[in-house]
Amino acid sequence: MHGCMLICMNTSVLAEPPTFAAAVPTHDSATSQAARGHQESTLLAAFFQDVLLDLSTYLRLVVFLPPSSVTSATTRSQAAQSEEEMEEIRRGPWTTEEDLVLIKYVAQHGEGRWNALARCAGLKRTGKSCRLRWLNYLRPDVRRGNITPEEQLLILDLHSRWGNRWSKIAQCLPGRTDNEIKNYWRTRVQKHAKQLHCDVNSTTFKDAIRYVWMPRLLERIRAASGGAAFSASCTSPVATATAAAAAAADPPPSHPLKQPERATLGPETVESSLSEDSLPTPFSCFADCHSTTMQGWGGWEPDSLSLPVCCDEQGGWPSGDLLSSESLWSMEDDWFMQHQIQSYQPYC
DNA sequence: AACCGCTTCAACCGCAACTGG
DNA sequence: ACCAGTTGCGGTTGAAGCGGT
Repeated sequence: MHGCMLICMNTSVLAEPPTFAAAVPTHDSATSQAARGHQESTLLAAFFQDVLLDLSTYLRLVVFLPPSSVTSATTRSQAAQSEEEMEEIRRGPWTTEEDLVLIKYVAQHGEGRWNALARCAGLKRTGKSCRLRWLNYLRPDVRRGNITPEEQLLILDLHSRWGNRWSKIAQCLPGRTDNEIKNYWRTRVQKHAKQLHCDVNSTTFKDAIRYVWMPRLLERIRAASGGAAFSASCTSPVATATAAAAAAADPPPSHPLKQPERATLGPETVESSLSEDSLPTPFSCFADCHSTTMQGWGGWEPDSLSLPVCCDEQGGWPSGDLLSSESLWSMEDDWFMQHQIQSYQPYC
């Protein structure tokens, strides 16, 4: 959305160049504004509507000098030029002006050849930096905002299959970047592991995700969309396609619970009874989510542990506040996981 | 108001894979 | 086959924001 707005705005600017009659803030003020961090779309709007571009900037951004003229410094020796470039390379937050230059250039010339792009567009950035800025922030289809429960579920599921293959996981979440997913994992998921005094890669924590977190996400999704609506969403083209693509593109590795580390757990543990077939993906769960219970989720065996907090007395789903929390994690969950951790102490 | 600690996330870094000459 | 340049990926960092004191 944000990215779209950027492009739309840029396009409108192309169609209707801003007037320069009004007195305008200096470049410094525009730059400092941008340096505040995340340039919201409103800031960019302000950039064009209220803020101003002096004529030379306008020419560069809107009329856009062809690359050949931008790189007219061919008279300089290559060595001197590269030396100069080394000195001029900018780092740190991107300014609105830089963003616009990049957007404009990509709109005209397409993505790729980032080093050349950086040079030709007159950006004092490395090609790497340009690529990153474009892919993670400026790309029209980049999606911003909170990670939805559906996306969380998918991330948790795909991470259990592929590990830290952020780029690969991101391909299954349209509009989300690998960086965003990686940050989500580190800030949210790892935080919970820390709270539980458990390594994020430990099987115990993975179980927590599988048996507590993911079912709760499923329930939250169901609660949010209602039964019928949820069933419909379960079979949405995106969900189906991404799940199918994920499965087809690269079959999941041998199930984590069946990996060597898991084999050491012994037959008395909960997951020892699990088979690969009994571990559905969230999407396969969607289909029969109405009848899903903890017992149905991945072959849960309540006898192995005390009643999971995510079940009510009838073995059903919890309701109300417990599921409404942003983190889907509660003190009860902590208690539950601590209980599990005690059981698994040697393995955590 | 000032400070502090924590969280978030954009951006950077290093390395590996890829590509073209 | 080799090499240099480029691209992509995952890990890490640090600035900004925010809430608590």
